[in-house]
Amino acid sequence: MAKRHTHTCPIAGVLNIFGDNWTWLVIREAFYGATRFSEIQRNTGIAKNVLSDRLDVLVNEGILAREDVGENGTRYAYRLTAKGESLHPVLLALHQWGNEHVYGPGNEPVLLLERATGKPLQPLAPTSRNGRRLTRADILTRPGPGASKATVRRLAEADASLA
Amino acid sequence: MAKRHTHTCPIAGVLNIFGDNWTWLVIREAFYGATRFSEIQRNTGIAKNVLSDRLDVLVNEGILAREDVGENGTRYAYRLTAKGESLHPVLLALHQWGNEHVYGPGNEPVLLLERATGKPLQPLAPTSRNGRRLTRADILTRPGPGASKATVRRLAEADASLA
DNA sequence: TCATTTGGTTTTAATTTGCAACCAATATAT
DNA sequence: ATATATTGGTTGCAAATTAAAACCAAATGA
Repeated sequence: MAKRHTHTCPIAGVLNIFGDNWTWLVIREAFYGATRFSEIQRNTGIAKNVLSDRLDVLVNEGILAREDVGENGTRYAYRLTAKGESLHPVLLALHQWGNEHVYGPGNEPVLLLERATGKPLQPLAPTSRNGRRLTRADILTRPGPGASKATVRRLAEADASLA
Repeated sequence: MAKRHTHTCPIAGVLNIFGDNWTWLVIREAFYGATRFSEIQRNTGIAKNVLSDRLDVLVNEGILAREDVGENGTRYAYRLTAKGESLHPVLLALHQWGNEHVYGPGNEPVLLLERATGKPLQPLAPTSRNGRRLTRADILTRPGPGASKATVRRLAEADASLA
């Protein structure tokens, strides 16, 4: 992994776990039901030493659980925890953006469909409590309880610059 | 950037652009209204040679537009294009996950609020056309028009493994 | 005219990636 | 019981990338 981000920011925090070229592919494999080291390795093309390291990180972060499927052995299944499952909307958002903007409509490699209707999943978007789609202008970013001084200042600058 | 992903997959396609430690922070800065090289550099902590390279990639991908703010000079503003703006839901999803799972409730560095009500933005989640929240089980992944043979096979395996 | 700012480039050391060979322990086949 | 295959790595090393610091040309401001 590259330099670790230390400033208090949710995006930076995510990058401390996912800010490399492979980890989202490992997560994709987990959502596709892959559990074994060589299964994940084969389906992603990742180098074995890198995969070993990334799995360690994901287990340490509580995103995957390592389960011994032998008996005191060297056979493990890596399964999503509840924390790992909570990545689903993020993965869907990445997936939808990739379909639309990397491949383009009509060229999507993998479609996301509603099981009940067979129709394409609607794009994930911020919505209000009464169900209305929200735009960027409808959303504020504000310092939260965990904000550092630097974060408070950055958000104030952002507010001034976008107003 | 590390090894380029060549298999046809929306997540892999996204990682070919964003699969490093800094690019999402550059995008965050763009959404916060930062436009100048040193502004982005200061607010992220990124090395200048790396930032120069990442900005090149984002401009080449049509996500940021480089605008000469002098006259035939060396002063540029980097602004989000429509394609860049379309990253907003992805950034929000990352942001919400980071708030919830990296920092935890009560410790969020940056709150996302609905401007109209001042209340926290609802978590982004897949929803049906009639507004119902969808679970993982409600969503199918199917080969799309741009699917490779390998992708078709992988999705069939995933189907079998998750059924 | 001089100083400062901007957006880099270059150099170099440190770190990470990726490949291939190798390994220990377990499971399977004979 | 023994040999073979599988699993999940580790190791060594070369290549690639990152990161820091110094440096640079051109534009802008004093």
